[in-house]
Amino acid sequence: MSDSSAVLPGYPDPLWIQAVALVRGEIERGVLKPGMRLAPERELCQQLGISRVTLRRALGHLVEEGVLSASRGRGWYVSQTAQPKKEWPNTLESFTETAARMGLTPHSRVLQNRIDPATIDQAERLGIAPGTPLFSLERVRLLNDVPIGLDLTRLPLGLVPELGELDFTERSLYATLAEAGVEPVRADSTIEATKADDRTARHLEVAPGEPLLVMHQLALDADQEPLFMSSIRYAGERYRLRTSFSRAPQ
Amino acid sequence: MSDSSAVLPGYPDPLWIQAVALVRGEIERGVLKPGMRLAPERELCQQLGISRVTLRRALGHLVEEGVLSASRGRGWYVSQTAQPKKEWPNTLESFTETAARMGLTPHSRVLQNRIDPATIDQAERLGIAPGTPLFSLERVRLLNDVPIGLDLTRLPLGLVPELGELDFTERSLYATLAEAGVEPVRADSTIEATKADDRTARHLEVAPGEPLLVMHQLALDADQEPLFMSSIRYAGERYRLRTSFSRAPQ
DNA sequence: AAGTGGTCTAGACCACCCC
DNA sequence: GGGTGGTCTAGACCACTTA
Repeated sequence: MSDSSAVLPGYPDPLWIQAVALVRGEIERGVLKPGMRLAPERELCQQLGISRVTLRRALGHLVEEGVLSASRGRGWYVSQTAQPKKEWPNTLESFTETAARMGLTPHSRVLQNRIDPATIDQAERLGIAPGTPLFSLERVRLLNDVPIGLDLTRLPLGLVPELGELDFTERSLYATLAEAGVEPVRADSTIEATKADDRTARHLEVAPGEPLLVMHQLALDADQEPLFMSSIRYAGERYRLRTSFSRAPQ
Repeated sequence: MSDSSAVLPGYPDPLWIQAVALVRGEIERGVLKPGMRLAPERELCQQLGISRVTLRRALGHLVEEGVLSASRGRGWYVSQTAQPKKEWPNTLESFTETAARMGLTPHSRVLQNRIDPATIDQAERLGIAPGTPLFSLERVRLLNDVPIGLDLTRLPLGLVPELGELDFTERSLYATLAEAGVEPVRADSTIEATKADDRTARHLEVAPGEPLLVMHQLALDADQEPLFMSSIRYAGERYRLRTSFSRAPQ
């Protein structure tokens, strides 16, 4: 289960990740049921042959996933909601991945595929110089041949020079970027509702004035550097976003 | 800056939180500028008089906030985007808190304030028995007297029995719950766009058929137990949601 | 080869919960 | 008072980067 880094070249899985997988496995196999108390930390350490610091890193990770919770002076408990949950909200998924998860077939109609110099606004958002060649890809995204959203993504051509020559009707942009080593880890997003203008309505096959869910995203890499920006206009009645807000400490 | 837990009764701030505040302070004061390298960990430990484990917990926290990033064998660097960012997306904020952050004055028109037995659907979502007394509060939320959203929140009356007798025109529901020890830490949310029905349109003072941003939330406590559910319908042109999606490992 | 982050350990003290 | 989680320390080894 979950060999998160085993694929990558360099490193073996850290001990604490193995501990995470082990506990998660026991929950999924039903050895640990919702509401049950875990063995005390010091005991688990012995069983797993790891130190308490390492164990606690694993437990902390499982808290973030919503699988465990701790109670001072009492012990660790399996969450009630932990059982059926295999899906995890608030993850950055590509349209292709979302489709796959729902068992639907994605494809695209490419409306634009061009290279322009970046405007001042675009350059500022992406942290590049104005005039830098910018690749723009506009697609109608469909699931099982039903238009779901209109996606306009822009990124510096320098990141993946061969982008301009590819056909994105079937290809996943995320997968293409990943192959070139461009790996977003976060996307800061704003979401609003608006009315469909004529052009968008035509491409999404809805009436003008119908509600749209508009999401603007800026994707960042592990160093918080901007990678690309995109805006997606979803047909209101055909798409539902899921996310999870967490309470900041205090 | 940021005395996160000093308000609460029990504990003093952990050391690593103080270290977080200290580093963040240096960045905000401009002592550390975007792109700059921090002193090596072992050196910082000496300066701050804390152990490396503790320091690293603080640095890890700042990575999550997008303020720092680490580079193996090279050092810690201040993110380029760290400078102007004081706001942090993806936090669960009450309407009152959001208003305060934006410097606006919130208030409410209470449309309903009642107690009913929970339906089967409601009971299932909240993890309680059907028929349990359920407190329902429906409010038009206004900022500077402009209607922004229509909020319908329901929670088991047992959590805070005196809820039925309070006036929520000026009062914050979140603050009231917090006083009673009800502290949500997460809210799983779905977001969609739809058209305003007649009743909603009237209360939000928009035309029927105008776009709405509809958010359904289930708030959970630290043990992942459901606390309350709410649905908020925002006037499309008057509200913009912010969130941040993160890429799941692998 | 030296510097740096990434991981891990063993042991300690505290505050809380429950008997 | 005994059990439990929450925090902290000092020291160690490894892998990567830079020169």
